[in-house]
Amino acid sequence: MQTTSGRHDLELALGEQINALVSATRALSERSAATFHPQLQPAAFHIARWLYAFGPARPSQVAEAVGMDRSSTSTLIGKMRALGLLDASPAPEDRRGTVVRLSADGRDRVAATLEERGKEFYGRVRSWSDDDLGRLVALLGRLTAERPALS
Amino acid sequence: MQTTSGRHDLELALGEQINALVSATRALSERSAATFHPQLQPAAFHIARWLYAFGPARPSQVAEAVGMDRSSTSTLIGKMRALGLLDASPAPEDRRGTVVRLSADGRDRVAATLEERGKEFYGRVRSWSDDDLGRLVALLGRLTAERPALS
DNA sequence: CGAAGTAGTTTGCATATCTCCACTATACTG
DNA sequence: CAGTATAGTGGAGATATGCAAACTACTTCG
Repeated sequence: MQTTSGRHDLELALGEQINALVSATRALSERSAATFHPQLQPAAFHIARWLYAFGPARPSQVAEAVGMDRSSTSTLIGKMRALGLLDASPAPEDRRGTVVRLSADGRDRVAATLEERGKEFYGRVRSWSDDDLGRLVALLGRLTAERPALS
Repeated sequence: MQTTSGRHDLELALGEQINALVSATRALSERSAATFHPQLQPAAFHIARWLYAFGPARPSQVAEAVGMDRSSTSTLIGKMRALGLLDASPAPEDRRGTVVRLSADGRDRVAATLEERGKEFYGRVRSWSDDDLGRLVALLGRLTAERPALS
């Protein structure tokens, strides 16, 4: 069964499992987004949590990565900077660009939001062994280790 | 009780990995949604793929599960039924309600969209062993086995 | 039986986001 | 240099979605 078609089936199965996970978390994500910061639109949370997961980046990278247009991204980044959630510094190699990163406060807020949301998820793994849970975390870590290679 | 702190760290790590995965897939999801069906809004794809992952359900369950309100859900379900992507049947135990399920065409379209999107993801697991990939699929399956218990 | 509650639909309105476009500042190319 | 391309910002109008309320059909409870 270690054939090419088995491999393809495995990849399809991975796609379906990722789909299930994303579907299952979508409601929570949207609700978290709404409560991330009272003065911000939901999409701001998508930007913040991408920066939390993948680190500092240029606004256009962020826009591409989260699937928003540059205009909205720019506006939201501006608001988050005004609220002290993000810091921006000029890009070292290209003075047209900037690099945005979460501030300490921004990181704390994302972490708090994720943990709050995660509570509704922890019940599912309550019966898991530490080994299985650790394995899943490690494998997901490998899966998301690289920044998305977007089209 | 002292072992719970390691456990809690594991759970936090799981939350962060899920966050990374959801963040990484968000752009792809949004783009897939736009191309799922030319005459449908993006959110229709969220409904369709939830049904694909978790099977037939009542409209209100769907709305709750994907984090949309009942009115938008109802409208989108109506459009998808008109396009033949969904079938609806009266709920067996409560004639106020209905149960919606993907039609064969709807299932095919979701599968095609997922596979198309997945291609951009498969590159990441190309170097993985079948064992590791199978393990991840199995663990994700356990994680998403139950329908979301929403609050 | 009647009253109250629930599932689903529909409508009107508010808001968030997208699309396109223009503009500035900087980078690259010939 | 001059001309073109790119990063980021901002605006105007269009669309998608959320929210609240009304309405029908059905269920449940007293």
